[in-house]
Amino acid sequence: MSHIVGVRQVQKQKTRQALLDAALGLLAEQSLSSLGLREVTRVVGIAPTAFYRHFKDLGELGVALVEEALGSLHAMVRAILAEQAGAEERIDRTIEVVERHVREHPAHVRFVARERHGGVRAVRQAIAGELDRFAEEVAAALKSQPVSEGWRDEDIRMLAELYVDRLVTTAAELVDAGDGAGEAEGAAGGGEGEGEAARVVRTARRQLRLIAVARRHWVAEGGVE
Amino acid sequence: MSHIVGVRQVQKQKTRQALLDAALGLLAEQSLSSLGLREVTRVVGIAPTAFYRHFKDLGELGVALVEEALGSLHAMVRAILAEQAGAEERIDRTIEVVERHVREHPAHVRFVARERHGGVRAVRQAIAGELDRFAEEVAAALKSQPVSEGWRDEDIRMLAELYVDRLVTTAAELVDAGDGAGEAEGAAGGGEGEGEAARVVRTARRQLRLIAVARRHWVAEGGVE
DNA sequence: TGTACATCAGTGAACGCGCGTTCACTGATGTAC
DNA sequence: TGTACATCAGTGAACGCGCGTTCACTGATGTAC
Repeated sequence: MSHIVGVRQVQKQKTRQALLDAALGLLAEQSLSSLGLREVTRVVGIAPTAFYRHFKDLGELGVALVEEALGSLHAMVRAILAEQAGAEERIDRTIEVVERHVREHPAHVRFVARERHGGVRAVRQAIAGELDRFAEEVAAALKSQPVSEGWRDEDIRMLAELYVDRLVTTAAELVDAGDGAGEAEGAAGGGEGEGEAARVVRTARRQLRLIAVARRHWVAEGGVE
Repeated sequence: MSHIVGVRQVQKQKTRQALLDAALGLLAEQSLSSLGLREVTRVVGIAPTAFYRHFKDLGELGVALVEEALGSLHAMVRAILAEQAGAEERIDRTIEVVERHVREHPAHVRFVARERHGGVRAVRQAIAGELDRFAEEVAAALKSQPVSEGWRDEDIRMLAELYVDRLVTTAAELVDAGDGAGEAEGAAGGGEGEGEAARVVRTARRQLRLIAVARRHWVAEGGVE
């Protein structure tokens, strides 16, 4: 029976996860292309050479992190799409889900934002692929909503990409806002802190409303060829 | 007379610019936090130690690159805002200006996209500050357009941020699309090449149209408190 | 115009350091009988 | 249940290498008289 796993397999999985966790932690302050293999193993408390039992190099570890990070993002998107409420309430719920996600997985959000355009090609491509799948999923959900009646597939796809990009960007801005809060409280520099996160949320809400307005009027004028 | 510059000053300025150019070139394939000082001076053809005559460290060079990169972006934004045409034509001109900018300054665009959320704090902050100034400038321009009558300042600002983010994102996507073209032509993997750039442009155009539709109907329903 | 001195962009040797990777190994876990 | 052998996650020494930074220096450019 293939689902029986031995002590050895369990331990290996634990070490692998410890490597991922350690790397994610270190990536709060630097990007993947400057992360060191020895740095990661030092945090985990194993010999540098043990790294090779789990990953070929840090790029491979990065790709594994992408799967982990966007797995949790995926759950977030599904939660939003499951909403049955009206437009205004759906916007509120969307914002709430994003806020919760940022609170629970700040490191994942930062990682995706940082490496989306980062210096490691394999990781960039993994992120692009996952975000593409998201957009497809969102597009399918949008298509089934009454307000999308008469929309061309290409326009629904365009809208889905706009949503996905907005969510990722908003999440990234929220993480940054959260960072600044603890450090420069009351500083003259930028007006950071709790207020900054609140401002990001209010802007995101307005932008979602703007898009909702556009959806209601799109086909009547925008969709005409 | 302070505007008289000697041979020495001119030469120093040339070397400084060569350092910036070399760094920008190397940053096509990696991010700033993994760039090496010796790497940069090697490309320029000077001793590593000469670097310190121009910058304290690579972070300082990065901030100088931000100024250079966003100086040219600034010019792009101004060109768009200067347009007097109607909505549809303004969208076309906007897309054209973005395309031209990406063609003329691909490395700058990539640098900004990569380091906007990158691993060097000083550079992140410099980019955030410049993009903030852009948004302010765009907001001022939007405010003077007839369609913005009755809009609250905060909503105009929100719209401006949406535009700026769209432009930066579109530019970054265009650079990536251009990269893929030469390498994986005809590959089964992703359908890259000229078609990808064209797809990005069409999506960007649709999204700008969507926003234009929203602007026309915003105050009537979205702006009501 | 000529001379004597100051400035300072760029040099090159030297340093200590942490890096990624190799290799033969150890010893606990797993398996066959 | 017990024994003999195989597997393989993690070890630790060793390697060569490129890194950032220091320092005293050189020699062309700039300046004062």
